[in-house]
Amino acid sequence: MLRELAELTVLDEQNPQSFRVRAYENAFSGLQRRGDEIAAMSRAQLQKIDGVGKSTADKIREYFDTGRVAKLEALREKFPPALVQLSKIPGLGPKSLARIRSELGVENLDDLRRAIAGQQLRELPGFGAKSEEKLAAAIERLGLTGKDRRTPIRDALPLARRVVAALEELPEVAMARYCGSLRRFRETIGDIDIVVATAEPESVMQAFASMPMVSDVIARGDTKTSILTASGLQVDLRAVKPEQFGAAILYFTGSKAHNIKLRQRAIERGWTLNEYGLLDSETGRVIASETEEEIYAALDLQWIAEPMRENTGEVEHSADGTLPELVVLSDLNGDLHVHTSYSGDGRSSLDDIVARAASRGYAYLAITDHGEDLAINGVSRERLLEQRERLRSLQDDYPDMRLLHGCELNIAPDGGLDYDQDFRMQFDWCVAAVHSHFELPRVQQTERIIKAMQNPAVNVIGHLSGRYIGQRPGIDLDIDAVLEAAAETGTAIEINSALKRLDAASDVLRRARDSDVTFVISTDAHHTDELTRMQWGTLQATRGWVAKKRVANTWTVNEFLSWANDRRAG
DNA sequence: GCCGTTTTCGGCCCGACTGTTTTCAGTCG
Repeated sequence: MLRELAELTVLDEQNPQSFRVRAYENAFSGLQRRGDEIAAMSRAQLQKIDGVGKSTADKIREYFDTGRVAKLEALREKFPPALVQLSKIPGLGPKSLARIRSELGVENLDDLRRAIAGQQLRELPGFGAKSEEKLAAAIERLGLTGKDRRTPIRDALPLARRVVAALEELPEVAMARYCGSLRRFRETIGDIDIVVATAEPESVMQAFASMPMVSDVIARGDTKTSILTASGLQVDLRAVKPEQFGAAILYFTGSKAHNIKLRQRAIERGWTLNEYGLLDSETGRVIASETEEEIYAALDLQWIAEPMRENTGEVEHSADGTLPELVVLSDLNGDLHVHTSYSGDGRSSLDDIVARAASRGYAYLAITDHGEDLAINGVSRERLLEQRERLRSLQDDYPDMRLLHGCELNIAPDGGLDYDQDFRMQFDWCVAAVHSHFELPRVQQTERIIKAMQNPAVNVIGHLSGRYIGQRPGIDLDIDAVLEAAAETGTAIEINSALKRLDAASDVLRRARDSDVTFVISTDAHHTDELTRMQWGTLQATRGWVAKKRVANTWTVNEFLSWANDRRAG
């Protein structure tokens, strides 16, 4: 309701910077931060929430009491869906939209197409032939690049890494880094923002605009260039001087709400913060600009990890020194969800996987090929026993890494698992996960997961929802009930590092913050190269505010084995 | 629409690029 109010109020006030719009957004973010049930709250209780005042509190009550909000209904009347759709066209803002509506009677996409075809737009003040052309082009690629379009991180991250690597190879580039929602590790991103540090911005802009992935240059200035790839993904490049790099990546990483919070702190201190630095408002003297760390420190803040910069309380916790101690890649002592070619879908041999894990310096490794119930990819008892033999003999070659023989069990629709309990209990470690029946209703899905958790052979629930980001929604779960059962049974919840999964989702992880749930960060690797995915799992954990001490595979081998065996001993 | 030990009115984050202007409005991030 608040989001729609914000969206329609932009159109109504014809101003993206409308303070009322910002107030709606602030109220929304205040509610998100609370994360608890607001339906039953009184008007007075609602007003205690950050960003919620008298008027918004009234609207929230109106929404829950009557199911509708008069102000919203009025705005919907004024701005029907076809018109809202027009507002999604890149380059067409609220003021232009209002003008073509009142002057040309444009109410929908077809009207707009006709007005452009009839060259009517260029007759309006403030418009010209060029703006007509740009609008026509924007409509053409609307399906590809609409303002709401988001790209799964799995597609965006590899592209961003390639572009950054190419930029770093330019002799005039001192540093290059992708920022924006990608650096914050959101699961989908709108566009890719890249910042370079250079003394020669023009030649960098030139090189960037002529890179092979560029299909269209949208904007090209001295220090900023925006391009579209063939798939319609927008990439923005900004150049700053090397000594401004920290301020620039801080600025372009956002989030917008996080930046505003930081700027308010700057203003309180008589300073301003922009992409070039933290500056004294009076004299323009640079307080800090070279690194993010210096800027946070100058604002009396602990450095804040990128995935947490969403203005969901991280600035306050940073100021109080109460941010959780987070997991970094080097904290991880083992990988506990790894496949080999024994599974139908595994692409590296057991020996290769073990060798590569050892080269990462792990103190423990669990091999967890698929249980027999998984069609095609599942492994028979006989083959698993054979694998166990082989693994036991490999142990002698790796005195510094404890090799665990495990299995990824399938959770059946009724919560049942592969094999029988005797066989299951012979594994050192079991992951249990959903691989089918994604459409069951919430009650059944929740029971299914909880039943698997209650089985003492199960150490951890793998990829909790089973989602593929941007492709397949996860199963419908009562998350609070699942987290409660996880804490009660001592079953861990996996943080799956595969970019297409990142499962459990960060909001689920965040929701477990005040519970006793244990987590495990795993790669679910099906190939030796995928063991490096661990870096993504740690970012996912950070985004979910997961404290290091609750991640079991940061523990020493003895701590870890003692915990894992306790669970299986009941 | 919200907010407040500089408070109940007057602020609210800041800058690049484009196209249409002839100094700036609109859009975007």
